[in-house]
Amino acid sequence: MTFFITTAIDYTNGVPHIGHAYEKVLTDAIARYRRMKGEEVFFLTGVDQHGQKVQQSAQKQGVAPSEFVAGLTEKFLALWKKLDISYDRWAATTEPVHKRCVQAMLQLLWDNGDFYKARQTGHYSVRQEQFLTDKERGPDGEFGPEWGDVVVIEEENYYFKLARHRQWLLDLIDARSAAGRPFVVPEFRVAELRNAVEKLAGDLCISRPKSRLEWGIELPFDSDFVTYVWFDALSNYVSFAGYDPAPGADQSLFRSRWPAIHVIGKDIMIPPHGIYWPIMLKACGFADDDIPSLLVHGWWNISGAKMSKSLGNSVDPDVLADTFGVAATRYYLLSDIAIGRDADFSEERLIQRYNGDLANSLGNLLNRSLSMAKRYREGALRKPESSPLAGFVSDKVADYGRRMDAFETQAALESAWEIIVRCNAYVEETAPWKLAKDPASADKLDEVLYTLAEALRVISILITPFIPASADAIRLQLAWDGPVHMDQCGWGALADGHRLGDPVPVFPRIET
RNA sequence: GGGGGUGUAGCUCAACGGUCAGAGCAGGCGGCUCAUAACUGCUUGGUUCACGGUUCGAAUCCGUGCACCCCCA
Repeated sequence: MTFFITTAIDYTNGVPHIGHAYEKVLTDAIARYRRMKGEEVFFLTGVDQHGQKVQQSAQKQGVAPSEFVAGLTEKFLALWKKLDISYDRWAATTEPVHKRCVQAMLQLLWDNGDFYKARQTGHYSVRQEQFLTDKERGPDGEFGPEWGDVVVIEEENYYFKLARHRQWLLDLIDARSAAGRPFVVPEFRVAELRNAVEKLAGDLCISRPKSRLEWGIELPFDSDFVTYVWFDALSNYVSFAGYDPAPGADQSLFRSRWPAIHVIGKDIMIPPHGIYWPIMLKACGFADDDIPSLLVHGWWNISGAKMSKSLGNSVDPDVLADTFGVAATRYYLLSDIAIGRDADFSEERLIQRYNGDLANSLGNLLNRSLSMAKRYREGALRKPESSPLAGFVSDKVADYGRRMDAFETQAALESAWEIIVRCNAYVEETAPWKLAKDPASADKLDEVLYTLAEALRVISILITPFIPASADAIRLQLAWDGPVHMDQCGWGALADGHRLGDPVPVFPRIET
C-alpha cells in the first residue's frame, strides 16, 4: 500500500513564485516523513504545459510552444532541485504517456455517452480564454480593458455531462465527513465546497477547436478539436501513476498507489479539484472509495496584500534560497504558516525565525554540546544507565508523529523545538563546565554529554523532512550514520565509546 | 444579493464550553561563560472587535452589528 501524494502541476506561462515553492516544500516534507516511517511513497509533481496562454506567449516570442515551455520547465526543475524536492515522478503534460492516457479516458467517456456536442455564440475574450456574458460588461456597457481583445465568435464544442453527478458528489462529501475522513482537509473548507456543489448547474466545456488552439491534446474521436485544460491537467494525477483506462489493461501498479492525496492551493479547490475531478473519476468508473482526498493550503500574502504580478510584489524563491539558504527558506515556509491558513511573508520574519530557531536554539545547542564533549572528553561518549531527558524526548517524538500524521507541519516542528529548548535549559541546570572541574562529578558529566548528543541525534531525525541537508550535516558532526528512520527515535542508539565529530556552525547567523 | 474565512499582548499566532486566556519575537531586570554577541531565570504587557442572549461557567455556542479578505451570482 503506497502513500501517494501529489502537488498541483504548475502552468508554464510564468516563472515560479513563493506560492509554488511553498506547496512543493510542504508536500516534500510530508513525503519525506512518510518514507521515514517506512512507507512506500509515490510523490508526483510537474508542469502543465498546454493551453492558449502558452501558445500566445510562444507566438509573441516567435518560438514554437514546445520550445517556449521547455525553457520555463527548466526553471521549475532547477528550483525543485535547489530546494531538495524529493519527487518520485515528474509530470510534464506533453509526455506521450500522458497524452495516451488522456485520450483513452476521453474515448472511454465518449463511448459511454458522457459527452455531447453543442454550439455557442458570444463575445469571447482572447486574453482570458473565455466567453463573456453581460455580467462582465462594465457600467458603460462595454467590456473593460482587463478582458483584452473581445471578439464575437460562434463555435461548436464538446461538453461533459457534469451536473447529473451533483447529488452523488454531495453524498460522497457527507459520507466522508461522517466516516471521519473528510474529503477536504482542513475540515472548515468542506462547508465551502459543499455549498458550491449545491449550486452546481450546467455542464463543462472540455474542448477547443484547433482553428483557435492547436497546442493541446487532440480529441480521439474528433481531430478538429483539442481537449481544453481539465482533462489535460487533472488527469496527470492518474496518467503518471500508471493508469490505463483500456479494458483488460494491467492496473496492478496503479491500484497499489491509488488513491492519492492532492495538495493544492485554496484557489483551485472550487471548482476543478473539488467538483470536476471527482466527477471525472466517477464517470471513468472509479468507486467511491477510490475518490482521492484534498489537502488545501492557504496563501502567502505580501504585507497583507495578495501576491500578484501586476502589483510587482511577488517573491522569487530562487533568489530567496540564494540569499538566505535553502534551510532558511524551507524552514520559514513550513514553520510560519498553519496548514490551510494564509500567512504574511516578510524577509524580516524569515531572518528572525532563522536566527532565533535555527542559529540560536538548534545550531548553538549542537555547537556547545560538541564543544564541551571535545574539550572535556576528546569527543568520546560514555553511555549511562539512564538519562533524565529520555522520557521527555519520547513524549515529544510521539506528539510529533501525531501532528505529522495530521499534516500539521507547523505544530510538528514545535514538538521538535520543545526538545531543543529543553536541552538548552538542561545545559544551564547541569552546568557541565562546573562538573568538569570536579573529578567526583565525572559520571554526571558523562551523563550530561551523552544525553545532549543522543537528544540531538533524535532531533536530527525529526527535522529531516523539513531541512534534510542540514539534518545530514548535523548527523555528520555527531558522527552517527545509522538509518534515518522514525524507529531510530528511541533512546540510546549512540553506543558506549561513540566518538563525536568536531563542531562547525551549521546555521551561521544572518547578520543584518 | 448568497456563501466562506478572519478579528485575542507592540508584532506573528495558540487556546475539545471548564485552573489565573497562553507561546515565540520585541521590551525590562537578573544569572552563566560550554557555545554562533549565543544560552538561561524572572518580568512588563489583554475591555479576546462591539452589543445582547444561552449556560453553574463563553475567546469558544446563538443573534445583531462593525471591519478586513476571498469565492459565487
